Amino acid sequence: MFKQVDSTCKHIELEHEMLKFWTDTDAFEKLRKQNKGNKKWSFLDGPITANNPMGVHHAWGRTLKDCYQRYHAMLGCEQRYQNGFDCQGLWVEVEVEKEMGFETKADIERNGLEEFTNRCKARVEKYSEIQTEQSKRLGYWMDWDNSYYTMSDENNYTIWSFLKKCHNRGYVYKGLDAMPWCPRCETGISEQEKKEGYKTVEDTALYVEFPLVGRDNEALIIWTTTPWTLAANVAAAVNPELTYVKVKQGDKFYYVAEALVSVLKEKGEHTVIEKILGKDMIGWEYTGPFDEFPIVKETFDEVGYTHRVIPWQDVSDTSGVGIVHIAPGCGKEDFDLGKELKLPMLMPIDDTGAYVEGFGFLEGKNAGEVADVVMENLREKKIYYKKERFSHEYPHCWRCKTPLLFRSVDEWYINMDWRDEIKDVVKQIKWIPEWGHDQELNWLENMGDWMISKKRFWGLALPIFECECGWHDVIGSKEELKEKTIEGWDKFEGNSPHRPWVDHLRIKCEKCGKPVKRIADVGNPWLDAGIVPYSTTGYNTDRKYWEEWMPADLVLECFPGQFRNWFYALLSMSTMMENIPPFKTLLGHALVRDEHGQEMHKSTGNAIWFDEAAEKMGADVMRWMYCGQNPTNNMNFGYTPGDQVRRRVFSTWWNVYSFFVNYARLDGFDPNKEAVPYEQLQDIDKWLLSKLQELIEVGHKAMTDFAVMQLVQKAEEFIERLSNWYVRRNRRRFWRAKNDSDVDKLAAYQTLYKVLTELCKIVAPISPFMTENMYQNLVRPFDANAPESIHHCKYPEVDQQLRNPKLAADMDMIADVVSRGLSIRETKKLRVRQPLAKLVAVGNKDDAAVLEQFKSHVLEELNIKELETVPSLDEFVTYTLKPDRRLLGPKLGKDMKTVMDILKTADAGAIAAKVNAGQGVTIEGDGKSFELEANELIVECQYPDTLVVSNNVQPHLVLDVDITHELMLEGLARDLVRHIQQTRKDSGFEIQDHISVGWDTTDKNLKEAFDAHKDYICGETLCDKIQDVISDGQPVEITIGKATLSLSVKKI
RNA sequence: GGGCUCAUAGCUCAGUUGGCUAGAGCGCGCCGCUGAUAACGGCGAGGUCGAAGGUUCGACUCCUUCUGGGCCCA
Repeated sequence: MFKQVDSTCKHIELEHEMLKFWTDTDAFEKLRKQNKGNKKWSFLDGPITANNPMGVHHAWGRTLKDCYQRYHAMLGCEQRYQNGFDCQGLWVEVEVEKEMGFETKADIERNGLEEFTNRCKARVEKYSEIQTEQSKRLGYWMDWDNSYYTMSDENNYTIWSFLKKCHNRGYVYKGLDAMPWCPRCETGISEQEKKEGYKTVEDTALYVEFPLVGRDNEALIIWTTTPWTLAANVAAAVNPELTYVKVKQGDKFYYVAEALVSVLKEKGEHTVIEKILGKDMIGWEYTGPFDEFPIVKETFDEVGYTHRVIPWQDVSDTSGVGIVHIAPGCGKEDFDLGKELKLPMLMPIDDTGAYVEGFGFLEGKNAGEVADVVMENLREKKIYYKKERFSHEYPHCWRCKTPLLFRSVDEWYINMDWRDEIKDVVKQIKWIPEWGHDQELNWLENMGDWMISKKRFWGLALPIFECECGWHDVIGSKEELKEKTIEGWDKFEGNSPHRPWVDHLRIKCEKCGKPVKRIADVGNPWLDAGIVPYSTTGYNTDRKYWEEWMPADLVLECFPGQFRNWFYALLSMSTMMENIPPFKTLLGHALVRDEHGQEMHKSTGNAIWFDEAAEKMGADVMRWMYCGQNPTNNMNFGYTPGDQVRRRVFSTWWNVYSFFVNYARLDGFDPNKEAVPYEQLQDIDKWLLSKLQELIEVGHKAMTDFAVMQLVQKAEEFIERLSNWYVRRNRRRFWRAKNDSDVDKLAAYQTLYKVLTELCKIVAPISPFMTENMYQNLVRPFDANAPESIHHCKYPEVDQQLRNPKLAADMDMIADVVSRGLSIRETKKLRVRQPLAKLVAVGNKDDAAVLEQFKSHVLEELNIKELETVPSLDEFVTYTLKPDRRLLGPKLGKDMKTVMDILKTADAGAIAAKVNAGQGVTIEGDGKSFELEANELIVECQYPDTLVVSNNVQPHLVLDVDITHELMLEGLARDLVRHIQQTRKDSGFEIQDHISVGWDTTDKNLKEAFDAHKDYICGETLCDKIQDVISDGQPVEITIGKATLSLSVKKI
């Protein structure tokens, strides 16, 4: 016996019940056991950063991941179900710093790295647990006790083997990088962080003379807003295309951009002597502002360089003087330009922003505080020109607000000269959407060498040991490390390969023999995530297992950013390791926005928290939305669209389900009863079963193509048709009095039962909760052999026997006829309760047959007494003719226009008659003759307004709108039934309650209607006694048309 | 500057080999149906399919250029 079902679904309650059910029955474990040893399907999970609770944007990807895994489980595939957590990196450090109240890197070191590292680990543990619980709430079935953590020893050591392979090919090297630096926090700032800290500040800008060598009394003028960088000047840049001028002022000659010559004004009169293009100045040598510093001479002499004018396209004449002071050690652009032109580099400051040895009187002074002494010094040297106050946007430390300095620091890189190997691997992968392929190739084409070091604490310990003498080695495994260690193993043993423990180790320099320590840097966190196809599948410990599961069949992640992050790391690491793709298919999805398309932000108040969403709209609804979204486009997520999905999809579906269950209970329907033979089903049953097969086919195709969105769309249509056509049209079959020999009723039950159970299986991967709930009520009590959970079931297969495309097309036509019939009634303002005498359809023999076949549906839906099909209604209509361009275009080519002209003036009636009879026609004009087939012409009809409305679609409809007295009375009777039913409902009576009715009216027609249709009214409303007096109770006042009526309804 | 991507109704979006009058949901207005449905159905207003060229008998669709937005790189 089915359990009774509420008419509305309590989603949230239901979901918690199902979660408990799955836990209580070990549903996931049983699924794994059931599929063990079968064909494998390998999904590789991208690690989620375990640093905060999961957001609704994570839930999108996780839903899709779960959905495709569930589908493949229903195909019987064995899977790994391993979730991943990303653990190491600056974001965790920043949060832990906040927790501990630290402000600088130095605070961390003072307090001790060991505690810091342990706290980072603890934070990861905490949030990975929270995210696990959240994911379970989403319905995500994973092997949660076996998640991988990128901080694990195996993950870190497997990265070491990757770095070793790079080292063996000579790709690991130390280089310089220019980066924004906070001298107070003593740390580099990422570009992302830099963007957060821009402030408008006022600074001193200096104009400085650079005397030209070999040109007496001639000097360039340069302009700088960072006087501290002058000590590191290497070159002066001009734009080769710009015009510069040589200007006489006093007894000196200056060079500035023509457009900016006015900067000289305040220092007195000046005369332009000549004009010169920037490109003609290139190569001029000049005396630097601090050539007396030992480091300058030393650095330049080493490479045989002197200060000179260089070309740079980016120099503009909109500010400054059009000549730019270049210090490659002190600026990003300068650094890049220096690298391009192979300029030497002066690196003036240390971690704290103080000048290093070799910078003369500046040595030990802080870069942020030297503007005045620099100015004074330049003045003494007579190369100071002038200063001005200058307001500009300047980056500051996002944490402590200190102005940032730019400096060049040592970093470690992987030379990426082997990018072509990676590109070959990229080409072997299927990218969804396809442009991902081009995007990744473009990145690989343009990327620079991979900077793998980060001057922080919590992360991969880069296994690079560098000796003072210049020698370095890269360690590839724990074993190699142990073998090469000469000191400190006792302090390291038993710990994870993290700082501080790994910093105690020393190996022997193979060149000079000294003990060598590891570099202090930790690794780029994308190394951590990129290695997982190898580390999580035992590449170094169980090669056979690795071979079984890699490459993965699917990787599914959020697209933006990953082309240069995770995908890049995965691809390059796998190429280096084995020269194979790490996965076969990549599915990318976009970003989650709020329901209006705005980015979600805590500060704007439009952010939606996962936990709240799950408990408010329910995981099934969220999942349905995620699955229905085109993954290429950003998704507009919110409670309004969520409620729409709930109403349109789940509410409709649930109501069909509750309708079925509640009537099946009353009728004692037994699903195990022998099936009614197919031939004895009604056509509408066969139609629905055929529709079901189409849906199953779409299900397989959508899931196989990783395009679940297509299934969602079709399932929504299916549910709509199921409810608003099949159930609506068939409910009287279910209402009929119980009768065991009523085969037609049984057929209806069996059809609806089959459709409901199969539908559950088809969309179980999308909405696992509700489908499980229905399955437990529909299937389990009647089939002892049925799998315990719907998620243990096989995905339905198409039954070709049940497919019937003709029936589908016919039914579509019937639905369309009904729809257009309603449309006619609407334009004539004829309510549907008012019966009408006749509908005439104009159609061919096939149409007539179909209309006859489904006559009852048309009559009932349109409340029409008679349906007639005629071949033609020529006398009522005029015809116009149109060519079917799709067919005639290729046949006629340029003659198309001629034919169209001929058709405009041809005898449309005559041609239409032939065409409607399926005959071809010959038309002539413009001296040519054309043979046209019947199907190549489209006949359109214009109907007189008084009779008919129809959208020029076959079959045309003509509605007889004449209402006789009898029809009018019948219409009133239906109105009366309607009002009595409403009164019953308002009074809270049960469906099966019998009633007595009393009425009172002065309207003649209503009285007559009561008399003429007494039996009908009583039958429809379960009324046993009807009389024209208000007996008892409060009567209800009702208006029908212009008449009024008092009505009393009483339960018997 | 280079790569990718987007531009369709007031809003959010479909529109897959080029083909009849470009659709849906929401919102708005009107009307109707309903004893499974807290639903639903119908009608209406609202579109130079970002712009301009080209290919073609025919372009929302393909090509070129341009404009504007987004992401990435430089």
